[in-house]
Amino acid sequence: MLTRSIAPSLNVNRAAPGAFGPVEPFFGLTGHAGLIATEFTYRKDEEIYGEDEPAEYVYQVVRGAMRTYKLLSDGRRQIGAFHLPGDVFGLESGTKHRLAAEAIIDSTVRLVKRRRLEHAAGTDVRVAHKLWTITADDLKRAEEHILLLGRKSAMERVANFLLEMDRRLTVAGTMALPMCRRDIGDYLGLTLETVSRALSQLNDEGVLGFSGARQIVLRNHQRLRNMDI
Amino acid sequence: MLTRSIAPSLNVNRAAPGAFGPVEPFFGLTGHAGLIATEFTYRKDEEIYGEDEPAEYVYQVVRGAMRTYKLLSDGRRQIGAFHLPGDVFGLESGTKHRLAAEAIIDSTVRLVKRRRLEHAAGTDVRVAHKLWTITADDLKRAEEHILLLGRKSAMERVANFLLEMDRRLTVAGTMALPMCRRDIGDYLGLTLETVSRALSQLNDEGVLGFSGARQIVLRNHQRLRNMDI
DNA sequence: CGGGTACTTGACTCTGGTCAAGATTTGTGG
DNA sequence: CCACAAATCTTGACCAGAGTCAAGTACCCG
Repeated sequence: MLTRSIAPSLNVNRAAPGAFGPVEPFFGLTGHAGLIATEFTYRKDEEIYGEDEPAEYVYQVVRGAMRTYKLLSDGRRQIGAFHLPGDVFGLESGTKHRLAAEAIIDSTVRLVKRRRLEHAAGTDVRVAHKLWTITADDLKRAEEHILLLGRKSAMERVANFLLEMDRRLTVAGTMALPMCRRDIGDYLGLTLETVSRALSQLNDEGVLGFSGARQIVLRNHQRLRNMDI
Repeated sequence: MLTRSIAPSLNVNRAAPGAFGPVEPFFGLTGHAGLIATEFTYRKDEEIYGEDEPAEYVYQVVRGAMRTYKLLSDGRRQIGAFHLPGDVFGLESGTKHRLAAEAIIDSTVRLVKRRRLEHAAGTDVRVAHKLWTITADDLKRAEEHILLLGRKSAMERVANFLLEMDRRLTVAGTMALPMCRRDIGDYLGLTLETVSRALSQLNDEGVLGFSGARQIVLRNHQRLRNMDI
């Protein structure tokens, strides 16, 4: 049922529930705020929006995976977050997106107009409170990531990443990473080679096992937690 | 008029306006939400609150400077932000402080009970909107800091820091840094020696001048902006 | 099954960290 | 106001962890 056109395509039907089951539309905001959510499908590596573009919509991942990132003028990239089914992204209190967003793999998102959400927040304090907590949760994550980038070693960063991804996308004991080594490096402030070496070392030590480069089984969570600090 | 007791001391009088002029109390929130703000004075290096402590109050710097930080178990420290007069800090949507806070120098803060602010937000959408924008501004800063920590060189980080501090605390062409080299390093994800070497190099190149290690005059903003990327 | 992308691994480099003095600044008590 | 102590800052020499460059290998996907 996945649309494969280059341009983002409108999905009239509800997206099929993925590994995560059906995704509650915007935490029920669309329900009690009377907002209409539309679905779109994006292909692998397709841009959802660019850095500093007007923030017209707020998005929620239904199926697939997104990366948000900033670029320096010479091409260095820092990924701010990976967004998986259920996650809201692109919510801004200002008028512009501060990071760009791209689909990591073919993905479906649900979206609502930012102006409508803001309007709902202006008349319903429950909506206003929800917007605040979504942003506050993002800030909490960002502060933890600042600690990781400022003070943790390469191995500590990779261990942290594996535990985060294990929590968010392990199904039946195995983790299917949607992103490549370069994405992981750009998220952790490392090169793709350093990420690869760290994963190989963990494999050699029996902490994890591979069944394909992006199919990982964690065999010793405690060892990883000790490495993460 | 600065109280010098070890314990935080209640200031009955309005704090004298500093270099920044009088600080608008919580952006007018205290006015239209009917909240009462109290003032306290803290001595250099005194803790305002610890990491994971219950978030009972929200703070605003009136005079002085604060650092908020996270610690790893082995003592590595990451400073999340420096807070200067006018800045709000300690605002949480949850019940705990996610970073600890300390006074960098003798400082005065204004504070309101978090519960009262939350209650005001539950009845007044303007208050709710203000809390959201304060948190969203913090998130924007955090995302820029993530880019700095993940992808910028030592010199780029120091140049960025100098431009930020120049904007926030230069008076009459000179910048009086309240924080030591270790604080700067722990903010920028560097060691104090690396910070010192970068500043010395900028001094040698004529980009800045010292009149005391913490009294800095920027002589070439454009060169710094070019270094910052 | 074949081609292209992604991943791994090795050899070497280099930026920033570590350790150790020494210099400067700041704070304090006489 | 000065002298001294303590803290902070600078600088040097050396080191190590992560980056760079370059093959070679594995894994998809058509």
